[in-house]
Amino acid sequence: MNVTPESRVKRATIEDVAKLAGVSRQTVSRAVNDKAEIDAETKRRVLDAARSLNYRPSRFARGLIRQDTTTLGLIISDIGNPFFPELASGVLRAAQARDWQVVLYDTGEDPEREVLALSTLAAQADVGAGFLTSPEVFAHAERLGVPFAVLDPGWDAGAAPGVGIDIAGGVRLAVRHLAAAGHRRIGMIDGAAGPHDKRRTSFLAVAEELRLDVGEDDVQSAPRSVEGGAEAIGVLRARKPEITAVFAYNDILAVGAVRGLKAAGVRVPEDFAVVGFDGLPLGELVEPPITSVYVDIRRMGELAVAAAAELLAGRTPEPVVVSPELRVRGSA
Amino acid sequence: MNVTPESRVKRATIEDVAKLAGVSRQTVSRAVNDKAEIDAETKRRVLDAARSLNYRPSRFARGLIRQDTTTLGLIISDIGNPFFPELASGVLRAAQARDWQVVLYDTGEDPEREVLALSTLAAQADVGAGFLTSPEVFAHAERLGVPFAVLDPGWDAGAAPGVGIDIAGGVRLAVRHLAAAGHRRIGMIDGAAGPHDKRRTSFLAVAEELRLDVGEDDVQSAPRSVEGGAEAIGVLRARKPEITAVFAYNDILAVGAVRGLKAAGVRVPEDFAVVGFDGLPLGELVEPPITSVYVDIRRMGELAVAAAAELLAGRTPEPVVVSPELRVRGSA
DNA sequence: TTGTACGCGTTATCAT
DNA sequence: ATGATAACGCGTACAA
Repeated sequence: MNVTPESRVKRATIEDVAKLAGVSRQTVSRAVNDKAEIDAETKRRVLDAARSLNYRPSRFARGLIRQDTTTLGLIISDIGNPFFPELASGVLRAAQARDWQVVLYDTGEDPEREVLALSTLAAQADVGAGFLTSPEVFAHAERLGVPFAVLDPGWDAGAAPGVGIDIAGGVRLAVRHLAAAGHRRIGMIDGAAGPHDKRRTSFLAVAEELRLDVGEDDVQSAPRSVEGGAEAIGVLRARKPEITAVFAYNDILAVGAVRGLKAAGVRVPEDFAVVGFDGLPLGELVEPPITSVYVDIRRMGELAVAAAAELLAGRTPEPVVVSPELRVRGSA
Repeated sequence: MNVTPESRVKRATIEDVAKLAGVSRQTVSRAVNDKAEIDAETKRRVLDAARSLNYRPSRFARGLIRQDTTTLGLIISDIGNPFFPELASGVLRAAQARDWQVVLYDTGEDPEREVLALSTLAAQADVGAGFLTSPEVFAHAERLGVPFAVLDPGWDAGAAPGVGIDIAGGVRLAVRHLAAAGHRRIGMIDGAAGPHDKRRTSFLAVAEELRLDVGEDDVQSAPRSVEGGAEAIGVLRARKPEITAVFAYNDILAVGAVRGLKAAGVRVPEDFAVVGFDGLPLGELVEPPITSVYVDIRRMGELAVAAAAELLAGRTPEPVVVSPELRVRGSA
């Protein structure tokens, strides 16, 4: 007499409805799909039967026949980070325009979960898009045979199809802006998973290029949260009190930095300048608003869907690179 | 080398692989599914064939056989509103725990798009959950026969299964807090779609109960955005300069109100108090931080999935109501 | 207008 | 270890 808690109620099939209505499956099909060649009275009877049995056509059986539903699997790192809803927004819009379904996977930036998500995605979706933490994970996607559009490779994506960001260019804008304001000792709050992140390497490269007084240990890693940013700025200043500006991996960290500075009684931007990356709307709400390297994230989402569509058609998508621009607001 | 012909639109089937590897379909199935009873050499050959044909099993055919994949359709109003990522986070977590897929529909709070989303959802998912703007839209879900867990009915959900919020209780907390601080002339910024929203009606009811100097026209509707809030507070104060506090439909609007007030040179909370609803993390970042009626949104998401699971099992989920609590921060 | 028969791509069962 | 055959639930020529 034991029934498993998770036991799914077995759904009625088209056959059941046919039997109850005293017609053939074909007639049921006609009724539920609103086909023309059917008697009004019969249709009503069939629909009643369907309703009383709580009948819904199986999406699997139906999908088998008409290959017209496309599903995109979207992999993001953390939906709690405002960056990703913004991206999802673009993806959703583009997907809706194409009448695609979007299934969402949140990996928490954990490589293992990414691989897992990729595997389920391969089984449940026609094509994938999103953020992966490393080339190795992307290799897994290739191994599975899922067409996948890589987004924002902080690592070097090489020939991987997808949408890139001109991170080096963006970082250059940020550091140049700080240097132009007279800052020579600049720190960085790094939020990258690995040490080979482009934001980090670009930062160091540009600093060297501009002959700034910046070294490896002026880069402080932090978890990507407001608290992480606040803490990191403290560490940075304790280690090197002479720094007068900081470049943050993203706007969340920048907000945290500003918050940490204010808590320490440091005025922004008068005493200390902060530049973020991403240009999230969020950055405008805080005081002072965050000067940031703006990236059109929604557009990235749309481009990702376009790339996925190409992949699906068996073509190789044109490489696309989104160019950031500097949005000077209050913090630097 | 290994060039995939562009002409091939259709995906390779198990049959194709079988033919190429010179085995039966069954053997291919064994190989790709990692079954035991297969020769290592054969397996390798089959896998090679599969790879070269870019073979991936059809999720439809597979789903037809093993009824073990559950898909939840999540309907949200606007992923650009930080409330919804928060909710999605809870849903995603609970779904992942059950090994469910989550497909996302953003309706932009447009009833027509809600109905549309519901229809697609009915065809693509096993069960739905989310926000619907009206009882009529929910009725459509019932008509379609999709089990659906209704979230946060700002309208009276009656017997509809899902997760409720004790909105009246939350509003009471907010207004009481303002009244206790001596405010008697309180406005409201309404972000509801319709006029019968619980936040609005509760606000008026509590105000009357506390014999405050509040009338129907102290409620100003606004689009749910920061700008909307800023504008609304202006309208409200222009119409009735004596008001000293405002209750906002949600935190976004509250942030907007604060911003509008500051722009007008009004100090918060010294000259004017603002209370929001939702208790988003965002509210802590602005200056002053938003005092708000906190709702455990992620938990709501998890409860929604639980309710959906009940529905799927053919049971009627226990009615659940989430109780908000007041989080006093800086703005009131 | 209605019913019959077959195919969609996969896996399970049973036989070899 | 491998293969033949039968489902799974639905749509659609084709026949009645």
